[in-house]
Amino acid sequence: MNDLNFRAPKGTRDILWPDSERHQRLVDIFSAVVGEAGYTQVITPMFEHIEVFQRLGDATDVVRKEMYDFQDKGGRHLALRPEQTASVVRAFAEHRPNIPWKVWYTGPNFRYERAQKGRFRQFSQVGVEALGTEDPYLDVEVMALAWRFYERLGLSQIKLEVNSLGNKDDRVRFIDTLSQHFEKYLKDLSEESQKTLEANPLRVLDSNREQDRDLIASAPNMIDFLSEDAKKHFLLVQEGLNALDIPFTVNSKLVRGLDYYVRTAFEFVAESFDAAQNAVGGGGRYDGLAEDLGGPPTPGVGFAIGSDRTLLACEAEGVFQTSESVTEVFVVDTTGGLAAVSLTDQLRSAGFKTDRAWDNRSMKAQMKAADKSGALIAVIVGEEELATDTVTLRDLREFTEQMEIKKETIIETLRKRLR
RNA sequence: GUGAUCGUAGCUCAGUUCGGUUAGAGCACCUGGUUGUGGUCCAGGAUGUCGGGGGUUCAAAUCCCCUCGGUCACCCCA
Repeated sequence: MNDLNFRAPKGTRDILWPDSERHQRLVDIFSAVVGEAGYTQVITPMFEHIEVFQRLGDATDVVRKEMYDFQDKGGRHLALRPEQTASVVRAFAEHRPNIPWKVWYTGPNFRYERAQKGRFRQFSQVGVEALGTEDPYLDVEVMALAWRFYERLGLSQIKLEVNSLGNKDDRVRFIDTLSQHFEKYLKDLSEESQKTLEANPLRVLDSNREQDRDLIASAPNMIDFLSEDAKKHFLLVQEGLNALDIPFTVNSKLVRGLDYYVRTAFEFVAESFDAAQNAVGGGGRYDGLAEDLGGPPTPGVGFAIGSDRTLLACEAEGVFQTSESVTEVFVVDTTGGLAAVSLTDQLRSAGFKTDRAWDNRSMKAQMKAADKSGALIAVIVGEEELATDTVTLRDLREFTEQMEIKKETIIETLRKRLR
């Protein structure tokens, strides 16, 4: 086994082909889906002044205990981003682009946590943020984008849950009543939830513990605390989803881990995926955040989708698994290798995915390498071909006869065979 | 941060209960099966500080302690 210091750090991993290709294609598909809706890409730094993330809320574990923070040589207190919404909204506040500002992003985020299935210390997300309007149909657009994205990957066992957390005032009133409810039965609550209650009562609703189940079921319902305004917003969101035939369930217990959400909150759960971490995406509205980050009061809505988890869900459903061969043509050269040098270059320039064997190995070894490469056709150059200015083509996938052709006709011939 | 479980060749694993000859298998890899031809078959070959450190013992992959890492769950979240 390798020396400890030469292993990927705890909670991180190397992603090799073909997984690396799936990650890349996932981003390609995402960018296509959101591009069709007018979202442009924004690339923000992977680290920020720590204050940017602290605006996400002191009660959230993500900033309280999971952040990778450090001092740089200039004495600045920085942190690797644990998510990208804060960075994107910071960028909005800094540059004041025209609204509505509709953007998408991708890239790694960092959280200091214990790894488990679908959870890593460095994990990758794709997401969108749309700032500048309160229109409930924008909430619908955002949710629909995520939905269509899952569809395009081939996923069918994704469940959308939505809730409204109300306006800020509604939230305060609800949290008040909720706290009273739990405090009344404090001794029945699990020890962990008692602690959560102190820090952030809303989150008690998120507890998975058996012991808390009954108390959570009998807890007051957020829906009953919505102001007229928030109620109307929520209804229009649901109408919009219905109009698009996107199935969803209202889950009044759905609370998001990040404190900035108001009104719409939603989560995508992969039902195919038997792990505790089965939320593959989530988001909501964050109308106060731009102001908190030094911008003008601007409403916003967005989501983040976990790439790693989404790919795990794909695996569980058996979709999005294809990984095409990276080679079409394989050059075998038994004359020393120089012929292969120019031939591969020529074929690559003509647009064929071309590879070759190295180290001047035996014909047999080179043919084995050609087969393993997944190539469809081997182009063979031996002493004979070299002398007559020809090459031999051999089909590696069908048992057809091989043929010897003039070297200058090779591109034309390969086009006919492969295109 | 808490708990459970695991760590032997590149990969999947056997061997660990009751310590004892040069630590094994399959896959993958390399060479060959006559002098230029892959995918099947056959023959041969290379490969391990048995995660790391310490201890017990005549003797440790095997027992004990510490540590690092993986996996899963709690927590939290994507």
